[in-house]
Amino acid sequence: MSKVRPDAPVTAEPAMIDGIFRALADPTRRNVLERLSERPTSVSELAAKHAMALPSFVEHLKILESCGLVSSRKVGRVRTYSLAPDRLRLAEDWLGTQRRLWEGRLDRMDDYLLRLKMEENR
Amino acid sequence: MSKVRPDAPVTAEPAMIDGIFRALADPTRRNVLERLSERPTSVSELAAKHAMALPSFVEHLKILESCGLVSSRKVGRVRTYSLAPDRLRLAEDWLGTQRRLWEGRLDRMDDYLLRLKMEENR
DNA sequence: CAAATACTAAGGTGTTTACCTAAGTATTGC
DNA sequence: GCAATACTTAGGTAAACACCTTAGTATTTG
Repeated sequence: MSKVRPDAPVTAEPAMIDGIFRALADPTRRNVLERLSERPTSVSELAAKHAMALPSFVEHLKILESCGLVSSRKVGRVRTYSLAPDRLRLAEDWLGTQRRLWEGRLDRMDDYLLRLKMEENR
Repeated sequence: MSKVRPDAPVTAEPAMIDGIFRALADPTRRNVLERLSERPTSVSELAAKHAMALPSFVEHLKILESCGLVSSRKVGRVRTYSLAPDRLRLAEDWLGTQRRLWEGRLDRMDDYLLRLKMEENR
């Protein structure tokens, strides 16, 4: 069980989250992540499904690697990318925290409306 | 209920998700979302905490609204923004799906390693 | 060893982003 | 009514992005 999870007050984090969300904002890059969740894959195999010049595509891979969402190793002339799940969790944590916050807010609003109603009925 | 083909993105409405992740990629905008999860707030009150010219800040609000993460209403001269939780869920869903996929992948790898070990011990 | 393969580097282009200032337009308070 | 308030509009800039082409460099493979 390898888990990078310091007890973070996840709400507001550094520029790291910027980079992760930015990386996720592109469909090419999301597709790469989806495919890497199946298995590690070489640059050319990943690139084959994208109608784009290779250097352009490789740039996307570099972006994913630079924010830590994937890692790569070169063996011979082949570079293979794999998913690096820890970082995705950062983004998920932020969203989860947010959801909890707005759910809390909705609950408070419910309470408020309930109290209003009770006063009306009094 | 058609299942998507293995090499196709699992995600629906990619353009919408692009916009949402892009919106989340900026710390100013994330901070606005965090504050709106407390309560609806006017433009000037939101802007007060950001060292930025008002028109610049308002641009961030427009971005959040254009991708549906928040909504606004103007009453008199005051425009009030509030959180619109549905869309955040889209981003969360994508990440959740991804997590399930890579967890599946890790499980398969565990199985594989387990089988290897059992063969060794035979 | 030559040719094919798998990237990698370098540099160029048009668009989008994230800010700015200056000058509006409605509303509201006195 | 006049001034303060709360945005809005218009426009301008520098840097980042997402592509491209052309030309490399290592590594296999026949």
